[in-house]
Amino acid sequence: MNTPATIQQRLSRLNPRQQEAVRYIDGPCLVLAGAGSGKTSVITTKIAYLVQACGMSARRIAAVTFTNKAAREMKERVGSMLKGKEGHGLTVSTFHTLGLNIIRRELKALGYKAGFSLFDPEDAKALLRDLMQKDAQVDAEAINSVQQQISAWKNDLILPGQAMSHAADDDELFAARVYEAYNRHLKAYNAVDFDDLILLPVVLLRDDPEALARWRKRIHYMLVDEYQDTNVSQYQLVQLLMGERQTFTVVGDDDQSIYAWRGARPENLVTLGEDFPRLQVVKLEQNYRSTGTILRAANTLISNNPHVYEKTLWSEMGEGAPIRVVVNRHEEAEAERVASEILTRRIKERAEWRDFAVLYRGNFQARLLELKLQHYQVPYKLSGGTSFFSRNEIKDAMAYLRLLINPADDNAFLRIVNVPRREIGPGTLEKLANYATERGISLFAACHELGLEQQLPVRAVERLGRFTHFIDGVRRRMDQGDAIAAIRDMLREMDYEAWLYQNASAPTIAERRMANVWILIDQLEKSMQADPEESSASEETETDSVEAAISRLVLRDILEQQAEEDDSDRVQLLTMHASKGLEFPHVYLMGLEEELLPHRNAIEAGTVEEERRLAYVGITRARRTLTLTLARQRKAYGELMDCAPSRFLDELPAEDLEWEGRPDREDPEKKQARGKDAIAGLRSLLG
DNA sequence: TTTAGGGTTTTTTTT
DNA sequence: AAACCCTAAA
Repeated sequence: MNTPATIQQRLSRLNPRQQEAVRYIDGPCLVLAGAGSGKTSVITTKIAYLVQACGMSARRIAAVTFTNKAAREMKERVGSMLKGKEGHGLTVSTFHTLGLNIIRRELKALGYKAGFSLFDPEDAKALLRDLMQKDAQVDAEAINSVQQQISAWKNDLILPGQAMSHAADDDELFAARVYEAYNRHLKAYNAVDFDDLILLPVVLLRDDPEALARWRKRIHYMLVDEYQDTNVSQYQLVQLLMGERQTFTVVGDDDQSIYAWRGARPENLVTLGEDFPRLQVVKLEQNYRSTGTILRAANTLISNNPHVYEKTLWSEMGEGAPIRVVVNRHEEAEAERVASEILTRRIKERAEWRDFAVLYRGNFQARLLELKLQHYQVPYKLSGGTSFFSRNEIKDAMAYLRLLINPADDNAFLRIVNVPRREIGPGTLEKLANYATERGISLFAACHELGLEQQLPVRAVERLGRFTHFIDGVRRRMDQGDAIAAIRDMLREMDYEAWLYQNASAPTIAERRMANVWILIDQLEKSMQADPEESSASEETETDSVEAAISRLVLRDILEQQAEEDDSDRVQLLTMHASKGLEFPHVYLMGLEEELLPHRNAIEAGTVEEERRLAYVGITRARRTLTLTLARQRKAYGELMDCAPSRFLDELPAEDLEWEGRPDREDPEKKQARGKDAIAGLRSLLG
């Protein structure tokens, strides 16, 4: 079977709008894709089309998604369409990973040295704390707000100079000064932060014509998923890379824009038409996912928001069951209800665990539910929460790795210099830091300096010396032999395991943590062996594969959540944010209450529209049935609060809702009495 | 330098 | 209610 035939077959399975979106390749293309309208099919088919029907090399194509999970899935789907070498060199990644790769290849042009580090938000905060301490008042709140401000600036492509000249008030000016110092220090540490992964490539491509030419030569066609979530910097990156060619496809849905709070600019959808007059706009309005009832609810809800591009989703999936609204006495009853119902419905509907998903606004809402699911022995998968890379043991291990490949990584140094205990406390470190700053060298280097003995007691110098000697020894062994073995030996020698046992509340927890560390090292080993095509594309001779592997692993693991190859059959627990792009036969939406689903802060900030879109995203995840739950009372900050039903419930078509325990109108006295009963009931329940 | 205890704050969402 | 931070004592 020759390839054009296959791609023709694939095309013929798409509807006319989808085909149009795939076939239009000569200029900029915007696909307005409603929820469940098969946008992923369009993107993946288009990639296959570009390669198989248009003869474009996969190397020249970059597809960008929003989450690593989406990137993985897309890669998989494209992989099954392309045969053999066809897909070789194709880039499917998040914006951040794409940026990381650009930085890695352009280190010299950017003025960075090999083995640079990526600061996660925690590292960045530590640095900010340091910088701000020099000036006056520093509480955690001030640091947070400056960190947010800097991140917002970076997302908006505003550099320190501009931030300073445009500062509206003293606070902003202060933040701008910190921003400038922060960037300077990052550079000195040979480090970049999350937002730099986009910002640095943009600045580079904007200011360096040669680098720009290199990348325009490399990437000829771009596809961007979830375009409504792009921020200013990300949009710039796309614009710069595509240049005059204007060959790109972006797919988005303004109704699913739920990340404005972190700099996303849904209006990029509109701007696009102004920036690219040739823009071809294709609307996808047929939904292949949900029942008519569910879709009608979603449409009705979202019609309360203003729209630039009007669209109405329709479906041929049949009416389906009504939407149930279950009112519970309190949050515990709500969790209990959801857990027990999934237990019985699995049998009744002959469904599998994985067919059920429970969505909620905040991660904390999963706590109670977890308890109940455990009680009924329902297997579940909690996503979000603490990811693999943010676990302390992994961060410790990674800090050791970072320090091994980059002794100037002060953050890594600070993290593990006293882990496990080496009797090196804040006092010693402060003096060491002073000395290092004075001399303009790294903390690690400072430990080797003789002048240190004037600043510190002999005992402290000895302890530091013991530590650096230990690290130097490991490095020597890595250089001259089996690097992985040297790392494993290091972990055993310092008895990291004992430290874990000492710190864990239960032995099983320590065991698990140690296992995580070994998994990390295994991944490192694998990464060294595999050494995929990525490096072959770069000209640099990566002779030192250990260093390369470590930096790959360290960088990647900060970016990527553990690849949970989770095909196991479990109920999915997710925030509504995390649920975007996914679908499930049976969906529960929990906590449909004022102050929770339109979140309190959102109500205050006047961003209820985004909350409505969030609810819209939640609703449109459901294929067959949708259950909304709420509680009349909920504990917040250790206090029992009365909750009102979410305004969004009033915005759904009443005839499609089936209420259970609807709070009907009643006189205030009765209501009060019932309130007291509920409190009494809750007290006895909670002990 | 470590630890225990008291006092405070916390819940939005995440690459 | 639980996590977190800071301070004061060992």
